[in-house]
Amino acid sequence: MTRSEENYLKAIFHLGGSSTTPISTNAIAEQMETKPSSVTDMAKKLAEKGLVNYKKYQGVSLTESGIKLALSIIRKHRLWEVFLVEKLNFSWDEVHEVAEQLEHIKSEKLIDQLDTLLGHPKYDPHGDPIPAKDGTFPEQEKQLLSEMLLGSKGVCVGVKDTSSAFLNFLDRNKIALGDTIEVMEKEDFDQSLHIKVGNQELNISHQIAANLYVKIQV
Amino acid sequence: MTRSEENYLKAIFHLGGSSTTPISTNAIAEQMETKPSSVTDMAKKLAEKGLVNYKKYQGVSLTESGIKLALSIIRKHRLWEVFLVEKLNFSWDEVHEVAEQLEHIKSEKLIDQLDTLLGHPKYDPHGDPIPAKDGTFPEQEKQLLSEMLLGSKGVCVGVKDTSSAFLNFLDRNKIALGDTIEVMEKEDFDQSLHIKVGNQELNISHQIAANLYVKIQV
DNA sequence: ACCTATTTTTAGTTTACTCTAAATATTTAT
DNA sequence: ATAAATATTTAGAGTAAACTAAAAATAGGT
Repeated sequence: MTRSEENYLKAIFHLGGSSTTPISTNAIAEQMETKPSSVTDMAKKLAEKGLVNYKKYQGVSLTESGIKLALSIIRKHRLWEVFLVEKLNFSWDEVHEVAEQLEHIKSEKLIDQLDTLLGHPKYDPHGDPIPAKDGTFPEQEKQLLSEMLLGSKGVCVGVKDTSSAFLNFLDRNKIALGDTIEVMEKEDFDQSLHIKVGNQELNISHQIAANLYVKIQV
Repeated sequence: MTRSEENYLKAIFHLGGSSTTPISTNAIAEQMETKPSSVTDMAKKLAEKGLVNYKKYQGVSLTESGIKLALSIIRKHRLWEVFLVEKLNFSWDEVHEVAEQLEHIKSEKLIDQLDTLLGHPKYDPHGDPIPAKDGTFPEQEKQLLSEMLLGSKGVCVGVKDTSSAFLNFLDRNKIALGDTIEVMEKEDFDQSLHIKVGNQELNISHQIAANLYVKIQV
């Protein structure tokens, strides 16, 4: 597996290519910041290796083994992110770029021991679940804050957007994973929300609410 | 800097290319397990970038900036080795291959924080000194065990050969860095040594003694 | 159903790195 | 000093990954 092949598998997975619905060449190109013609080349190569299903003009989806590999790369990426935050004092908006490099290091022992050092974490710093070694991928029940009903309460469990701009906004406004959020008011005009986070109240725009995942309290 | 360029700089440094004596194309090719013609190509490329001095048929030596870069790569390699041994329970014969990959990760913060996490170690698991961030390279006074005088005592501070075969031999014979070694007898016939390590006595061949570094007790 | 717009693929190039084989320079031995 | 051996460079070619531009297939709108 070359680094490039690994990145394609990861991109296809993130675009939903693990289901039977195939992903379009264009979509992959955009995600990878490359050109569609390059995607076609790689699609053929990965199909040769039995990692994707590919038929001309029909898009690409991952095979069983493609999914396995994609998950193992995502596992590495997210474990490294936890390491960077927990052990090396990175903030959650700094980890992505470095984890993109670290995820390609080849050593089974390395990742097993890292997992142990970190205490077998279930989620990365952005609240995304970490695939288990055996390929189990524990998707969590969650919904966007923007979809919460008036008056309902939830725990903040993840972010959709992981840009520095957004993550810094959350830091500045003292909104962190694990915080309890209650929807106090919903503004019809611009869909902004008045929320209570811990014992602090504030207004947030729809765009913010549409990028924060919460788990509803039952 | 590509990965390949970094590997060439490191190899040239290890062959002594930081002094004015240039290193031959063949020597570099052997060290890198590649062909002399590939070395010539890279020598031209690195010379273009001002990282090596190169004249046709005259060999290669590192420039100031080449040395700086080589040291920064060696620093990363050795810090990662310490990390693998101290934090991830690797044994000293397992670290090299993984560190070869990790040394190419690009992030200044990563390596600074790693250094801090490890408590600013001065030596790697094989006793080799770790270059400081500012480029200082604290070469330690040391000599080969095979060169020690009869009856003299020293502390084991490093290994020359870092192959698994050799490192495992040391583990099996309970010889570790930091142990005090005394030369009890020198055999003229085959230059083997009878030594005392801690309170254990054993015979070692010349080949073993010629791959163990000691620091003489004054 | 047909024409147009969009998407996807093909064909041909480029860059970085490597190799083999042949040519050239240097070193060594007599 | 010169021939033989060795070391080094050049030339040409291969591979992986990317790109551009042109061709081909698909999808949408009427």
